Amino acid sequence: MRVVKDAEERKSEILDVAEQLFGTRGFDNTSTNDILQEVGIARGTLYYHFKSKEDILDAMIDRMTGRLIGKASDIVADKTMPVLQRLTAMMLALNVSDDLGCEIMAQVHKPQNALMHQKMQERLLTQVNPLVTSLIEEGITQGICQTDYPEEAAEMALLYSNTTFDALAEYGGKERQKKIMAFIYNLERLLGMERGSLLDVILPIFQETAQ
Amino acid sequence: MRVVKDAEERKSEILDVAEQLFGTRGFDNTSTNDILQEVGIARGTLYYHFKSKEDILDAMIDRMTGRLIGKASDIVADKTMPVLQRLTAMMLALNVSDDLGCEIMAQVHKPQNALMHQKMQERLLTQVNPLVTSLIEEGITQGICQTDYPEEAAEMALLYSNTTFDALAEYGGKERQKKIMAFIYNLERLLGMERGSLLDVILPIFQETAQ
DNA sequence: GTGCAACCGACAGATTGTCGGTTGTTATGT
DNA sequence: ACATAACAACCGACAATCTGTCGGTTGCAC
Repeated sequence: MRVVKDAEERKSEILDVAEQLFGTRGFDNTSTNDILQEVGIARGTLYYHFKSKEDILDAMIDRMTGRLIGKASDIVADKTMPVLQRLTAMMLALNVSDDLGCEIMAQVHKPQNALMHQKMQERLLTQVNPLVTSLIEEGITQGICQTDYPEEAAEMALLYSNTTFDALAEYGGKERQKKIMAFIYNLERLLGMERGSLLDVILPIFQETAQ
Repeated sequence: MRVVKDAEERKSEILDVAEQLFGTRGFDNTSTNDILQEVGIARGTLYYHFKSKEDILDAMIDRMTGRLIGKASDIVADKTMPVLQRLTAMMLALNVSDDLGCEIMAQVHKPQNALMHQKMQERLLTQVNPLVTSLIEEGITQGICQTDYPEEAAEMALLYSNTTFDALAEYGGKERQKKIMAFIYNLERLLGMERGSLLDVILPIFQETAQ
């Protein structure tokens, strides 16, 4: 018995499965057969909706980054929070897996998923950069930060936070603590902040989150 | 007529071809057939020397990073150069393709070569980091820089330089000039240097190199 | 002339993307 | 209300390619 569905719904189903499989096994270690079997459709159907396996990956990444960007935008827009708190919350939202179907984030940073990781990183960097930049500029007008190049500082901050969060997963105890302190220290310098101003904001968040 | 060669020599031949093909077409778009045809050996021979396609990639990256690390070490050890000059020269050596068979570096940063890029980046970061750290510490004793976390600052500097050099290839004119200035500015801040101290060192080098 | 490292190429197994054809749904005309 | 035309969604066999294996061969060194 053949089941017909709206194209968008099917696509979404396929992306759900792709997200799950790519996330756990990696892109290269997931065959298109795995996907279409899991979805319960035939080969032709898969290629009716997507023109190639990589096309699936791209669509999946689009959807995922879309979610993340949305979350980040919400945080930035929430003017009830102080600037630095928003900045921190945003970096966490981008890097730590939580509620929404973003449990992949943890897997994405595996060596096996280089392609996925890079594509996502690139997307995120370009799309989130304006948000971070605006936050920094807001901080400057408030006299909290100071820099001649907000945009580039934002880029560097994002880059560094990504790598650090990646690495943090591997550390524990003392070493971890040091990495966090260094992260804060460097960020403060980069954004031209008073020594210690980020510390009070970040540390409590770190303690409660991320094990 | 069958040609027998010393294992190391054959391996080297294979890596030469792999370097060329992976570099230009990317890892995924190069088949093992492409390689063995170009080298002029049979399928079995390829798999006699390497246990998988990825094994070839790893070996190739080893060889390549080895070369780069060697170059970087030489620069760091050259005490006749001032610290900042050595630092700059090193970052250039790692990112700009020149003489030696490193013309790949330009290709490595393509989206198609994500795996290669990541593997290389990871290797380079971990191996070069101690060198940069020692340079920074040298700078600190000389009173040129100042930071509480030399190692992490080194990591951040490397990361940032990599990304910036990547991106720089795409820019030109005004935008490029701004990126360079921001790069210098951020690096100075990160390493706790006097404003402008890197400028005099980097700018001349940039003008002559890298178009 | 023996032993072994280097080499060969046919082959199995798996994977991606294509294509002609099928089915269900929806719109249209009577 | 009913036939039917048109089209979107779906199917599965198939071609083409690719990776890794394996039994067997060849040339060199001792």
